[in-house]
Amino acid sequence: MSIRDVAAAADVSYQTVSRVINGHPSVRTATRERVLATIEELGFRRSVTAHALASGRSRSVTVLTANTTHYGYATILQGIEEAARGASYALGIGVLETADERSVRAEIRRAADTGGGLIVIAYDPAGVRALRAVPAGLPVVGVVETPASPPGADRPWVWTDDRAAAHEATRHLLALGHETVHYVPIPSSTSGTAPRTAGWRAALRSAGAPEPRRVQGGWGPAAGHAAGRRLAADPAVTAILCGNDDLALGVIRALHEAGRAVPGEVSVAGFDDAPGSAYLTSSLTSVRLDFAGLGRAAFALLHGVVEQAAPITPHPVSVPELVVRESSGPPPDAP
Amino acid sequence: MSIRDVAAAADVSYQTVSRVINGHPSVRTATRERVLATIEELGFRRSVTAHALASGRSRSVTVLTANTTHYGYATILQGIEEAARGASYALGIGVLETADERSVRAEIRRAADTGGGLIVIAYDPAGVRALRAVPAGLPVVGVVETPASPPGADRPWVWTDDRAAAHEATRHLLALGHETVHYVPIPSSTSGTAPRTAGWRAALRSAGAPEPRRVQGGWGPAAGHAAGRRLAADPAVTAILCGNDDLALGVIRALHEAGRAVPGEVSVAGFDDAPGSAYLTSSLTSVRLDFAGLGRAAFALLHGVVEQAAPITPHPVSVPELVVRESSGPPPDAP
DNA sequence: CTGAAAGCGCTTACAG
DNA sequence: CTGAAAGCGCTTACAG
Repeated sequence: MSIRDVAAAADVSYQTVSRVINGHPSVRTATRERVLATIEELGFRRSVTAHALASGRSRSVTVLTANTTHYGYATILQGIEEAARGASYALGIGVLETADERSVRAEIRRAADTGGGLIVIAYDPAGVRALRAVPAGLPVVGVVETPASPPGADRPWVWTDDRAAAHEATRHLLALGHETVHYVPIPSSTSGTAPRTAGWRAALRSAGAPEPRRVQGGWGPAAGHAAGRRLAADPAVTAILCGNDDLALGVIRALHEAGRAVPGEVSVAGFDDAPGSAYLTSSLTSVRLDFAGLGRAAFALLHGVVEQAAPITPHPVSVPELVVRESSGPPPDAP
Repeated sequence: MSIRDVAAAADVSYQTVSRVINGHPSVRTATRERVLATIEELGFRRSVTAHALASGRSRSVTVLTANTTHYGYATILQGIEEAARGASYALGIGVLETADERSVRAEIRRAADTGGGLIVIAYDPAGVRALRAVPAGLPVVGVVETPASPPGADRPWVWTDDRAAAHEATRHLLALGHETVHYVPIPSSTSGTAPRTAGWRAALRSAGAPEPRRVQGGWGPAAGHAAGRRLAADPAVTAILCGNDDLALGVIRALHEAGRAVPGEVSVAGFDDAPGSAYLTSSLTSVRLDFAGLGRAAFALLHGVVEQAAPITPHPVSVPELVVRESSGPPPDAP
């Protein structure tokens, strides 16, 4: 069924039907209502394909991401979907399987083929590379780590201030009396210093705490476990900050296996406040980041870019909040 | 840039370009190569929109699901994405916010508007309702719980045998010497008996174990925690099977708070084998389900339906595997 | 093996 | 306020 069928049934030309479904003002009220009634009656739905081809606009957004299952990524996706659905935008997903330049470009092409806007999650090398490689002219929004310097208005980016969050978590542990805080990082997205690392380091420095040797990190509990084993072997370690809650899970497990009590002997704090973290034994002190809000903000920004409505300002979306639970406490030798 | 530009540059008609990009056989090799070279040189990409409009086919699939972040859902999604990308299909997502009939139908319409196939994850009332409400003629594949009876060939469904999995997990606990096994269910998707519940019950029955009173379940750790508190209060409880690992997390936490040791006093087993489960303290005995494989199978089936190639047979995708870890052991009074 | 015509279902100026 | 024409970039028969 096409607008011609509707036109015939409503006894108008198909252009008038087009005007009605596009909310064009210059249609007599009586005509509009007749057409609307006919559309309802016939169950007509405009072909999004034909609309996209004829108009050159597509009301769709594709998310480019290296991962769809990790808590942060999945929740950003959820926020984007929510906002997209609210705006009647179709949502597509393209996964960046590797950070390889060729395959990243291939994924961008595939995403661009859909004709809609792009949201790139740039938390890892693949995402960072993708965000850089998007050709000019394509509407794109980046979900990024805290930038080192404020990005220009030509960079529609959103982020949560994870540098400040790492700073706060580190300060929390130091304030409990720990001499210093070890850090198990998530993989850095670029060659520079990751914001979480930077925040942790800054907090140590301003407290005059010595900066411990770097630890090898990762994304999941297995990496946390490996890091935890090494840290557990060092009796001087009394406080560990982890780049995410999955790492913290593995670290706590390793400490437990080594017979070191949490938080009695070692305090642990995570990052993200994943849904399970409050139910771990011991429940995990963590920094809550509003990933869903971040996703919604990313879509809102893209929507602004595409419809050229609002002026675009890159901005942090929310202030992360430290949630103190059982896993952090004073060091063993505290008074 | 269109096929006309390519045609002009290659000095052929645009129909010939169309033939070349569609792999039509009747093109002279020399012509084909010239056109291909021109396409490469100009960086031409066929408009998917125009292709879809003209051909009526769209090489895309939309996943309809009530959730995108829970481990099972997210991993199925990941499997579908992988397979779709491999087949050069675009992947869309539509979330069923409520199980309300009106909004479910609205989501189906939105998904159908894209012109591609549908995969519906029917693990919950919203998904089940959506799968039922898809109008005939639309290519659709269902990812379902183990069906009570084998579905007909007109129902392209995939599933893992979670009934057998629940049976096996229950038998494992009984074999350790427990008198019976309590079950904390995930919400059932329909009014009938859920397959996990059925498998658990069948195992109890065939072992002659008494069936305990039903426990209120849910999806997340909070629900597990609530259920766990109630179960912890009953000293007769020595073994608990949970409908997923998140529930188990909450249950273990509640047992811990009540001072009941796992597995010393109470054994706990989960379902899904989520990535963190092996790193919990105690590490969780769980049933591993191949959700990614399920997603890939769902896409393969849809691909078959859309291209009308393979004959469609609904089928279970893989055999779940029980992973025994620390959280399950003999009951306290065992010899 | 290759070209000319019609059409997919819309939108976008252009008339009136 | 409403209609007739051209076009978006392809595909699908139909000729030759």
